[in-house]
Amino acid sequence: MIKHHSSPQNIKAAVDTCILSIQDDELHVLLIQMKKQPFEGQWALPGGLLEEEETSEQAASRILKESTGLTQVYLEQLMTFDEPDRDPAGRVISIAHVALVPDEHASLKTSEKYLDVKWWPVSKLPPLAYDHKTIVQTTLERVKTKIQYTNIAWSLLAKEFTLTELQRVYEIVMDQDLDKRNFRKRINELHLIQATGHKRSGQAHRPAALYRFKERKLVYVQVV
Amino acid sequence: MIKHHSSPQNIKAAVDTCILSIQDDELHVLLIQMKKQPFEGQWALPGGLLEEEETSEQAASRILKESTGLTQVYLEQLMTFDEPDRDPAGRVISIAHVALVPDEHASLKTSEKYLDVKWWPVSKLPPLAYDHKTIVQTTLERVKTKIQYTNIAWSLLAKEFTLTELQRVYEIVMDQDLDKRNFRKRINELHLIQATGHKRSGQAHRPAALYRFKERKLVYVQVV
DNA sequence: ACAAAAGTGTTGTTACTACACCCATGG
DNA sequence: CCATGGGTGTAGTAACAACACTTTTGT
Repeated sequence: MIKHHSSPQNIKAAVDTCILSIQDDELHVLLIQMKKQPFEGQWALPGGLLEEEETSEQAASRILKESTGLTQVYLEQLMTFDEPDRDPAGRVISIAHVALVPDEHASLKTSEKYLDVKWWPVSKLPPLAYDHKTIVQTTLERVKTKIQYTNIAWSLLAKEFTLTELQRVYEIVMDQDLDKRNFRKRINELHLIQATGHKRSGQAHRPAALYRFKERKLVYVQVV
Repeated sequence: MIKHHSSPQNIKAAVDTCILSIQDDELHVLLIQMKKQPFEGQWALPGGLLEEEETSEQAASRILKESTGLTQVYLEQLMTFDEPDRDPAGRVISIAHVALVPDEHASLKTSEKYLDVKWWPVSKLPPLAYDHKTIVQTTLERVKTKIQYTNIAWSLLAKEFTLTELQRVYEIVMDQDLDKRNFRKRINELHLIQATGHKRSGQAHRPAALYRFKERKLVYVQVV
């Protein structure tokens, strides 16, 4: 029920996007370094005000494209952060989103909107503006639980990957080692992936078979 | 990152609250019948615009108090619904919340804001205004999964309850029958509840022992 | 005495965990 | 031929599912 008679509401709606990727065997978050006063030099999640005719998901998608150039990635709404004093410049609520992107596409788009755009390992984040530290923490919890009962691991991998790479995605996100044989047995039972017939050679050891996900969209399955 | 230079944003932020309760052995949602044109007579979730100095959770709590008189209940943010055309009167995003209330407190507060306020069984809902049907569905999914890995069942029960009543909460929310002995064994192992020493007598059968939850706040445990 | 729900254990089956060696390649 | 990660099976254990009768009360 909406009150249409109330005095004009002075609240703005923004979207912040927490973009995660695995690089160098570690989870990384994409952060931008702010240009605008009084936040100049501070690191923050990429975001922006919601525009009149877009959904928050479209806004998150737009922000993702602006900062990474990526378009087809996993994206979901996280939650809305709405503490009245979260932005010192006025009342702004943030409809936070999570994006998961594969390493191969993790190149960054330079932009004149920001001083810098950079991947940061989640274990060594700089101080963040606003309540963005909370948003990152909430994102990590969400992804950690969701990787256990869905196939979202596809979103962090290239189209073709080895079983060891897949296992590392789980281990890195869950921050927990897994048994190689048990993991492979489980993955095999679930029929989520299929062998491509290709092999990854060129390294000084036996080449690994390459696999792909049958579906690169959200499927609910108990993996771990 | 917020753009502070943009032209004034014409988006309003509202909060809708999906209040659930178990009555007559079935899940019910609290709906209000709208007074205002052009929605007169339509049923909807109770809600209202977010006020300047309150969080969305405080707004949900306020709405809950207005429609039921309840103050101390389980409340959590569901998600934000932000389709541009979800409200024909203008751009209004809804930060939807879920509230779970026990049957004993499910009496309703009359209000001059609405034509009527009523509990509806989730299996027989009337047509709902806006996107409120989606909000109710999303709520039901959330509660159904969350009751399986937390102790939120406490929020749907009176302070004292029998084991059969507790089991029925799980069965009704999950829409699935459970085995009595296995359920009791599991509940017993988890140490979530304790016997009060009281008994529920007055019925034409053996009186059931009454229990209470040790903690009436969110605890993560795999129950089912 | 009868109806109605409360209360209570065991057993077979399935799923999970722990664990070690050979293989294929590049250098 | 050596170093490196790839690839594979089994056995013991723990968790889960299925199942039926006795007890206590009110009428």
